Amino acid sequence: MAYAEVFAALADPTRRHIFEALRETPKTVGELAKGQPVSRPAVSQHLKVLESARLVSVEPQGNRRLYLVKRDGLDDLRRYLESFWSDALSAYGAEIVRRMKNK
Amino acid sequence: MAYAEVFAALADPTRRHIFEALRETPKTVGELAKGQPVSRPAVSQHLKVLESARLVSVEPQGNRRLYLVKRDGLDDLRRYLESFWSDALSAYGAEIVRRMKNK
DNA sequence: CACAATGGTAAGCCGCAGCTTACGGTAAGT
DNA sequence: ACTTACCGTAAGCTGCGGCTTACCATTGTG
Repeated sequence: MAYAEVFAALADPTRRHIFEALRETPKTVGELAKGQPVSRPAVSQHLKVLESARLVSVEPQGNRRLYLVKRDGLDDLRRYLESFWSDALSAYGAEIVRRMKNK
Repeated sequence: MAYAEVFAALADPTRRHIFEALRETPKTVGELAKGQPVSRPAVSQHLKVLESARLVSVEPQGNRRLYLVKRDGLDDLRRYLESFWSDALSAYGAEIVRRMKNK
């Protein structure tokens, strides 16, 4: 069920930009905000969403907070996509059986 | 860029339910609405979004309209996910070079 | 010890996404 | 022909998501 949060998190363009910027190298909030057309608090709020979706994590370093992508963050989503058609096929088979019984 | 629409389309829970219900077997709008906690027009609107995201397609059959999932609808999204880390690695390499030059 | 830098959070605004009801239009049944 | 079934679309409401400004806490710096 974790893919639901991932979908919601990555549905927003600004959030995707932040996420993509973050994959190059870990960055602080200020660095991220500089590359975005929105204010720093907005970036902060987006990072909160990304974090609760387990897509990024934080490493507080003294004054600053270094954000970095979680390597396995997209796994749930990937699994969802991969299981889609295999599940679909089995479901389709079950549907065939159901229809034959109804006949 | 098509993955953007796919993200937006599948971010909504109701829309995901419809999409998932549709993968078992093609269904009409009425059949879909019966399995959802929202009204039929709502389902119709959701289908419009799914269709413009190229996730489903329609087959008008006389009176009714049969909706079905497009097999390649998730390909763009899958490619996006797959390219994420390979792109990230190359970008990371470029970042290394950049930092060495600055040194 | 000031004071600047970094960033999280609260409050408030605003546009839009998702829903409903109402209506119209086309195809099927009788 | 009349009526019923199916479904798209318009209109309108409402809650919420994303943004900004303002404020505060913490940590480096002179």
